[in-house]
This record gives sequence, structure tokens and C-alpha cells, in this order.
Amino acid sequence: MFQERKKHLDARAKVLKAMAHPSRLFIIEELEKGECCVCDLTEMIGADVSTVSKHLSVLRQAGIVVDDKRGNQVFYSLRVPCILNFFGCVESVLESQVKDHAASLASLGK
Amino acid sequence: MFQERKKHLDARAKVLKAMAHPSRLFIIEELEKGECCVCDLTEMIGADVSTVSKHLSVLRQAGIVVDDKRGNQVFYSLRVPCILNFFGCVESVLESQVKDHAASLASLGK
DNA sequence: TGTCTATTTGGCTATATTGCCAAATAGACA
DNA sequence: TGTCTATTTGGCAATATAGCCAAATAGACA
Repeated sequence: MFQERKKHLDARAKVLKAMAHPSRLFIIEELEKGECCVCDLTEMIGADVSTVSKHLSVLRQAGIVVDDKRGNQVFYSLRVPCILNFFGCVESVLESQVKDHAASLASLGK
Repeated sequence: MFQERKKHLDARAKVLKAMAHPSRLFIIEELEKGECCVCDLTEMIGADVSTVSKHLSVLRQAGIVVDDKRGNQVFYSLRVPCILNFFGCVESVLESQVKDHAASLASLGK
């Protein structure tokens, strides 16, 4: 039963894993605003160009971004439009943690 | 500018990272149906109990599940209700990959 | 052609993750 | 108390990830 679903779960996990890094989330958020070249992203992130290039490679291999070479630059953009809607629930998880923490402080008598 | 957003991106990445494993996605899907004890999940997944317990620990630390000890069993359930809605976009990524692959086959003259 | 800029790739080290076994812990119940 | 069951924790080895530097690649343009 688990094995039957395994393939699909693997595919989903691969996409999530590609997103599960702060720099890559940053890249996704920036690309929501519009395409970006590697150099712009590198400057914003403040890491080595090679590091940013590898993050973009991870996102590309997961099918999240596509690249477009124009001149001597490479422009990246999101492959699917909804990628950020996607965070509503992550936010809920984070918010509920804050609430629970507040509640546990309250139950300790203030 | 990146540094200002870093904290929030780290928090989001942590939640995604916790979800980014096939067994943990399986657990999340099962818990959508209702709470489960460790032993049931272990049987369904077919891994060592200690492995499943550690996966549950990862999900708990990320704020995705909560545990409830009753008798000598521990029941896990989802902490936020929306966790699976969340997959609409992951599915879009996967589907668009299939489409692009079909298109590239077509452009090669079939 | 040569040179400059933009990007990717290879190689390396440090660190993190996965999954198993064995041992520890906790509750139920005689 | 002792024993059984359920779960967690510690420890280990194998594998994967992250990030840097250096080198390779590719396009622009003189």
C-alpha cells in the first residue's frame, strides 16, 4: 500500500526538497515579481555566484524554474504561476506555533 | 535586504524541509484522515519503528503534528488543517513537467 | 583573433540526513 | 514487584547537501 504511493510521494518530496532552503525560497519570491538574471540574484543574496548558480540548478531540476539565455546573461523565471499561494499553509503552521507558545506562557500564570 | 527577510525564510524553509521526505508526506496524508498511533504508521510504511519515530519527531519539531499519549500508545495528529491543500501547486509543477516532456517529444518530430 | 563579462562545473571540506540496531524509557497489568 | 508492549533515544555508517575557490565554458565586442 505504501509502495503503490511511493513513486508519487517521491516526486512530491523532490519538489518540496528543492524549495526547502532559505536562499531558494528567496529566489522563488523574487522571480514571482519577474524574471531575474543570475548576477542580480547573486547580489541580493550575497553569496558566491557559483553557490547561487547551484541553487538555480536545483530549482531547475525540480521543474520550478526555467532558464533563458540572452546575450551573455541567463534569465530565470518561474515555471508555474502558483508557487507562492502554496505558502498559505506554511504560514498557518508558523502562526499556530506562535499562538501555542503564547498560550503556554499564559498557562504558566502569565 | 536579503538579511531582513532571512529569519522568515529560514522559518518557512524549516517547515518545507520537514515535509520533504516521502515517508513524512505519507504520514501527513494518513493523518489527514485522522489520528494514528506510531505502530499503525510503522506497519504501513514498513520501516523500523525507530525510523518512523524519528520522522514523527521531525514533523513535531516543525510544528506540523502533535502527539497525545494515551495508555502505552502515542497518537499523532495534524496541527493545522490545511496542510494538504498546500499540494495543489506541487502537483502543478509535476504536471507541467509531464506536459513539457510531451511537447519536447512532439517537437522532435514525434 | 583576443579579451572581457556572465555563468556553470569540478573539487574539496564541513555539516546534515537517513535508517538500522541496540538500549533506554514509560505505561498496563498481573 | 515483574513482565509485556509501545515508543524514544543513542550510536553508528552511508549518503547527501552547502558553500567556497579555481577552472572551464559561452557570448559580446573590439
